[in-house]
Amino acid sequence: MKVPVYILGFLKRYGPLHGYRLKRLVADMVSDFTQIKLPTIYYHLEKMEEKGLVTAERKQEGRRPERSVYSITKKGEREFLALLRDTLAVRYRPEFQIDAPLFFFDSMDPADIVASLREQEKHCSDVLDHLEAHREEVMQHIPPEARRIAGLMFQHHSLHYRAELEWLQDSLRELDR
Amino acid sequence: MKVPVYILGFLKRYGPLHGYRLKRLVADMVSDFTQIKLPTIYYHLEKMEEKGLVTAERKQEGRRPERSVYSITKKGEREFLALLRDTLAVRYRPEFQIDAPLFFFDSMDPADIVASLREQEKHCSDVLDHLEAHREEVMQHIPPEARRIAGLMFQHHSLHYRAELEWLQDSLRELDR
DNA sequence: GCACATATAATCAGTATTGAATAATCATGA
DNA sequence: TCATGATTATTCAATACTGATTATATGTGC
Repeated sequence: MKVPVYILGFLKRYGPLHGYRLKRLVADMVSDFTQIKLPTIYYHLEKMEEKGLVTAERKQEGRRPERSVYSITKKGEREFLALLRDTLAVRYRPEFQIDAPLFFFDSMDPADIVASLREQEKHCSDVLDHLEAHREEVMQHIPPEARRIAGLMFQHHSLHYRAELEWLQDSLRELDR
Repeated sequence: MKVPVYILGFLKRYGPLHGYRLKRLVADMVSDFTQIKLPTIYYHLEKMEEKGLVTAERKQEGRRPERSVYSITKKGEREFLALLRDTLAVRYRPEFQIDAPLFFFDSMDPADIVASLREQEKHCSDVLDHLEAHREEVMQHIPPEARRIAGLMFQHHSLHYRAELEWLQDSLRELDR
């Protein structure tokens, strides 16, 4: 799910592009946040062509072998927006990855973004509460000598959820301007 | 890679277990941090049996249909420790997930843990520096009207790396005691 | 006593991802 | 000039993951 969003987003913003070019764009621009392997890109380009989200054109340049250059279609643009919305709306997010929607924020409806961020905000504070409660429950099943250390796992998650919450609040303020 | 660590760890700590029981343990104890689907568990149990990391025994209880109960082998225990080390040592970690090693910290050599956490600490502050520098570079390729918003993506990552750093320092202090 | 939901248990077919292999071109410097 | 390594570009086989399906067992209210 993550991969198609990126491909469609890059094709929309910088397209038309061929597979290898796409991979380099991803590497140059979002490699801090996500990794996408070349075969994965080719795989999805093919799938998306079948679905009519992109069209391929065989191009010859110089003496180089032919290559397929892809463009996003109208249908692809609609799908892109739908995927962005879905990605941003996901609830269970223990990896804290919302990089694609952030990267393509400008393609989204600001009202949708704000609504979604507020939901995430609610969700995060719920998780923080739940984490405290669940922690005790889980600890009972962990051998006593491992408990002190296992506690670090909950600590780890708490700190990240707090960071997420902080970011959501910053972003909502920023979007308000 | 994540899944086998959990399976081996649970078999070591609570085993012998059958597939469904494993899935429930994962759901009860680490569902805040990771999700593992049933078919994935069955898939890996089979793979790991082939590799000799676990042994299966068909068991009949009451009128219930037979089911395979798995135990960890000596080889499996060695593999478990190796996997824990590898997982903790991973450098590129944009998801901030180190839940398995944390959960099974008590199985690891404290010296290894400290060494690895110190490495992570170094890595995190490197990333924070790099993020600042890379940010400007990336921004040049982003359409001006999208920049303010795309900046939130870097902000998001910075905050999480700072949270990670904070946790690493807390943990090193805690392990020192 | 029996309908209906939920829990237990496993499998399968379809989808996604990765490591490895292939092959051509380009840059370089000895 | 020509060998060597890096870059460009794609494909394939193997591996991993998921949604959907199947099937039995157990508990619950009526």
